[in-house]
Amino acid sequence: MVGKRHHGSSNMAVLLQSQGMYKEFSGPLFAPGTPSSGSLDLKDGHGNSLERPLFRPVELDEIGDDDSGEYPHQPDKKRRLTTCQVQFLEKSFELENKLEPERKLQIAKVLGLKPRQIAVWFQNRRARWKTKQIEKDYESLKSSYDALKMDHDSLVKEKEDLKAEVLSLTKRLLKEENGSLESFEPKRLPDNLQNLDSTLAFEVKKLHGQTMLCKQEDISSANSAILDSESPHHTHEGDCSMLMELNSYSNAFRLDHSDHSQIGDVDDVKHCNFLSPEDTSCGSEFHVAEQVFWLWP
DNA sequence: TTAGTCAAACTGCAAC
DNA sequence: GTTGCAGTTTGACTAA
Repeated sequence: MVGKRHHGSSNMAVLLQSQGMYKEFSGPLFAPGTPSSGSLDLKDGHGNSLERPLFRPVELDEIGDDDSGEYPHQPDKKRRLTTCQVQFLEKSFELENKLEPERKLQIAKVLGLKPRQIAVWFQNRRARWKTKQIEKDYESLKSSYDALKMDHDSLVKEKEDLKAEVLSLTKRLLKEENGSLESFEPKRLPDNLQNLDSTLAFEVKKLHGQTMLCKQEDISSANSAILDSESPHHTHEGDCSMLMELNSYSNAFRLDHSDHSQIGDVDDVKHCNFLSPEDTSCGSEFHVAEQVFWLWP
């Protein structure tokens, strides 16, 4: 595989064999430190001699910087490697994508190319491989991104739905605010909240008695803050802040077990005890907050 | 014919 | 000096 380093020299005979191009050659073709003598007799699987343009053996002293190899009369012409040459180079690249000097000379000799050409081919091949890798990585990252985006979009939609529900319930709360506390009765209590105990109802009543002191415009302004779950309203702003704590179910959930000092006096904190995560009567923090809205007259 | 693509080859730079 | 790499040029090839 590309990227793994081997000593290509020792693998070269194997490579030749695997391509059916190494039948009758014997001897340590590419043993390290033992340059081949040049007496190659490469034959294909049918016993045909692999002379150029595929594998014309080139003597080492024949390999020079001049460009007069196969096309002596076209020194400036750029010529493509033959299919077999490319195949050989590809196999060699798979075994080892870097090129030691000795291996370069030996490949050049086998393929009848100049060492410089082999070096250039490997260089370009590494560049192509890198480009392919980048494309692969991109595709992989893109699919991860798409999956995450789908997740995110679904969560955003869920958040919007919950916001809308909170807004709707808040509006109903404001609408019904004119009713007296004495006539307080749980209205349209969902089936799953029927078992809400009387203590919770009492606490809500009591808290409601405090929040009734708030003017309607204060509550309205608070509603915008409610919709922004990121907005912390833990400062001492009177009882309205407590209402906001209740309305913002995520914040309400934190009240019981995090920083009580942000809320106010101990009694206020106590009022929120029923919002603690230990209260499993409704299953989730949102449902606990929901109870408050349903119970509110 | 031409524009686009691919691959061979070159150039300049940095690291060793 | 050699090698690898990024960027570029150049030539072969192909489809419209």
